Amino acid sequence: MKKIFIADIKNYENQEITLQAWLYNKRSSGKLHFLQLRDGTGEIQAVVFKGNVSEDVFALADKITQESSVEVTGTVKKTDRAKIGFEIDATDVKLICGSEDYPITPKEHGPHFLMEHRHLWLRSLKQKAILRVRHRIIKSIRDFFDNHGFTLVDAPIFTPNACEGSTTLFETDYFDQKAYLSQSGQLYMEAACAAVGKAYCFGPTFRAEKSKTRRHLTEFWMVEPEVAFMDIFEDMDLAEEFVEYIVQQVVEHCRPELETLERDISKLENIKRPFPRISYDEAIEILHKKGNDTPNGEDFGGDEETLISEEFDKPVMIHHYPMSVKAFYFKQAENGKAACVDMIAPEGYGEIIGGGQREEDIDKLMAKIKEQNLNPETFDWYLDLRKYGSVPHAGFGLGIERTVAWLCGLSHVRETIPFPRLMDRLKP
RNA sequence: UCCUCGAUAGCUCAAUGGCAGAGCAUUCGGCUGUUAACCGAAGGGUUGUAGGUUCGAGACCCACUCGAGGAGCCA
Repeated sequence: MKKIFIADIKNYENQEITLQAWLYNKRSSGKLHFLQLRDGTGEIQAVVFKGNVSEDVFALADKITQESSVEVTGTVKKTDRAKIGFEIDATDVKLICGSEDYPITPKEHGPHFLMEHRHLWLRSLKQKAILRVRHRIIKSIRDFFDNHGFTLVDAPIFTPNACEGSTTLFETDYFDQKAYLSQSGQLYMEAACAAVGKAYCFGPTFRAEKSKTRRHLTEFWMVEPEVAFMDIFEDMDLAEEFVEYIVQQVVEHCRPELETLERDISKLENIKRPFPRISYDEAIEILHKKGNDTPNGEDFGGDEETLISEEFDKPVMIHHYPMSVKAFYFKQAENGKAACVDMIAPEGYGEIIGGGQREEDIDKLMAKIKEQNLNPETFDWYLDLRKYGSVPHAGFGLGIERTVAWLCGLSHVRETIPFPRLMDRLKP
């Protein structure tokens, strides 16, 4: 018997085929059993009619439980009643492995219960759709950089010190010294871009901060391009083209998944260049006009980001923040502000990109390191980059999970990564 | 770390300080077209932990544990 995947079912109309799948739900009606099957490539219903199968097979179809793995043989029939357009008229059902008391029933569950069963929750249709969108986002990122002459340069996970000096890092024993889990590959990409011109790294990132919000994980994935001979404005051009590409690739390739997630796709179709660009000072004006009294000179929190993003239906790039609220490595622009940019996603999804132009002058960089009470010795190799043919360069970091949350329309990043690591969750 | 709310059946939730309940899941029975199928029946409880108030506490008070949402910090 021909063994096929559900995704290919349309090629086998009126032919007898065999499917290997899991039973995600079942309904019965006397002499009929409706088996809801999924095999990872799709979902389809198999109809087991008492008159078409042996007594044993009909009894098995009656007893079979949720999430059992099965092998179903039958004829592919076209029907308008099914979403996929076909169903299986079963002639044989074999049990591969049963399933006793599957915990996730076809009913509502709370987030804690679902997170405790994350390894099983992934099987549900919505979670599978999220995994697929995440996959497409990551593929689009790699394709984009590959198509734009970038070289993937992997940054280390073990680092000897904090990259930016401010955030709390995970400390671990490294033989007879301490090592820290990377919070950013950026400094290494600054070294890499002097070798390959356009570099990017893509890997996990760790923050030990006790953040407990819908936008934070302790382990998350970040992609960080860094380009030699690039200024802040070219950096914004790159970020804009990059995000447009990712969003449109997802719209093009993940329509069924977005529909499963009940995402308003028209809002994503609208994400086309140019994106609005406003300065920090203009952002402050918008806030004041809307009754938020954040003083000029202070950084924005989640509330401020949301207020600003409400003014636009595309991601908004806020550039040239005050130097005092940004890390030591940012270049000071002619207007005295930091040559930096944050991209805020629409619909309240918050900051997805942070980046900017780096200080290439060794004296100015050294002054900033001392000003922020950082130890110059730990940055000796980083300062070397400014000693030997230093050039203007810029880059940014994009958080994968926040991007997945935005494109999938999720209220919390914990669903955007297969096995999330949160302040209070290390399992499963 | 701080603020707010919460913890009752496997799950989601009810229960004026006065008999511990429902839906789903499970088991059994019924139904030839179900779409979170439906109909009937059954089993299922140390009400998060430890104190206290009260004739009487799931409910009120105190502490702790765990969870949810938010703040700060950030992506």
